[in-house]
Amino acid sequence: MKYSKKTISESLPRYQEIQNHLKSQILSGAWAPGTKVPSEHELAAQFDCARMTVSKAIGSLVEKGLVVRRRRAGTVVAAPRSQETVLEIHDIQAEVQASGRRYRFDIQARKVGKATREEADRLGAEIGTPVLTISCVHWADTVPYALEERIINLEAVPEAADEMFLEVPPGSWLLAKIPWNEAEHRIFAVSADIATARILKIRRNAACLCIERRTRRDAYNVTYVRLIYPGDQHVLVARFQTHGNAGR
Amino acid sequence: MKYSKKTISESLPRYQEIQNHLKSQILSGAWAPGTKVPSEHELAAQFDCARMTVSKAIGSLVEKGLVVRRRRAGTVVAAPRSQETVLEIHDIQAEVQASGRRYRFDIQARKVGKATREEADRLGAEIGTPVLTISCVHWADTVPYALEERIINLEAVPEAADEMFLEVPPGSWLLAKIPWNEAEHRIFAVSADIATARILKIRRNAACLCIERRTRRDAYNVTYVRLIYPGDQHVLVARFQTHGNAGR
DNA sequence: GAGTGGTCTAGACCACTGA
DNA sequence: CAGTGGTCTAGACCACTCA
Repeated sequence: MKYSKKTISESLPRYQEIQNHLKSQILSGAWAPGTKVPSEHELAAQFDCARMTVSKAIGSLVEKGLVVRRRRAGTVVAAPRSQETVLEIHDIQAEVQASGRRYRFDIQARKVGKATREEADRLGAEIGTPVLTISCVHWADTVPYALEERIINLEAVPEAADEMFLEVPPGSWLLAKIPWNEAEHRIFAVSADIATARILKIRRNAACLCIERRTRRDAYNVTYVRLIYPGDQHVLVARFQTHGNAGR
Repeated sequence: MKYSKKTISESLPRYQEIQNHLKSQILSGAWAPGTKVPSEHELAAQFDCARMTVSKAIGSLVEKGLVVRRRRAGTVVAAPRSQETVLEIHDIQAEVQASGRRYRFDIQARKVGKATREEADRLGAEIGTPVLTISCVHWADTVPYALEERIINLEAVPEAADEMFLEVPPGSWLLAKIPWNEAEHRIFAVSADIATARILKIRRNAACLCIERRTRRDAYNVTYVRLIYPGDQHVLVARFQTHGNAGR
């Protein structure tokens, strides 16, 4: 049979139909974890299509962690495992503007120097590495939105030494400047110390959400940043669909 | 040319070679965001393979968010955008035991009733829905690790009404009982109120990390849980590789 | 209208592995 | 060693969209 798309009322691609069929069996619980999925040949016959179309459908399910493929053993339904969620950490400017408020930022301090022990530790570099340290407040209308403390590795981004960040905040500047390929976030709660409380205009010891991010490029640490959001007003949202992940 | 795998010293699939080539151009910055990627036909000619092989390579890059495909316009390098990270929310028991401490839990309160306005709101159900509310403390050795406040929708899980959670903590029990397929997390900082402080044995107003999770099954809200971790001792870690995401 | 990606076919050979 | 998935081909038709 030559390829001819079903033009009659059908719009979903063939491989998605197959995928949906398998998905519904799995998510409904009809196929418990460990159940063997029909072989690709069987499915191809069943859906009257080429095996490659089936393969594409299953390949996508593998990425979603719904099934596991093994040669000879066939494809089996995966066991739901750790609860993995996708967390989007947005650009602060976009975040503020998305909430309908005016964005402004404010460089409090900016210093080129050699990394102290603590700075080197945070950045993940040698003591004495040339660094640019920046302290910056992000505003939403007239309310402090977040306090940013950043360390930039000047060995990785030498041009940062001459950048004054008058127009573009350091985060956005860096993002546009150097493509990074790995980031690690640490999220926790802290009580505001006196200095932080003053800058963010909050009570001393008020609970703050703190996000630390270390950004790497090919195992080369580019920048460390610590964002402190005042009070309980900042909420990170993470969503997760389908179900747990088995392959990793 | 018939298909014949290069058996000589080659091991990488063809489509991955192509993918790696494109990836390196993008991640190195040689192809800036917005740069047009050669058309699939061109790449097929260049790599001497079928267009579908190229298509598979590019399809994978789309999922990684490195490129965007548009008909007629062609494929272009995506702009790194929101920083999406994968956050693993572990089972508390596993978390405690992984840190080498002994795990124990402790049901403080357990009540079957009809959802109050606030409970209905949190769970995302109608007022008056039959619910089981549970308050539970998780311990690591002799230190309070987290306070769990949970609301279970008894319409979704009627058998929970008879469960006393003597052996298995509510979270694990539910996970094993009902397959869920959607979860939403909210993460923020709170100051401990008096009751919380007493239970967790911390200072009043101490900063706590709060994780709220609403779990759904087919748009049916199954359970709401609020986990409060004392002080700044609990850290969520999220990692992210390759780079930002544009398509979504 | 022409060029792009989106999808599909009906085969094929290969590598791996469980029976 | 036989069956499974992994990969690939050399076409094809379609839908979309930009020039």
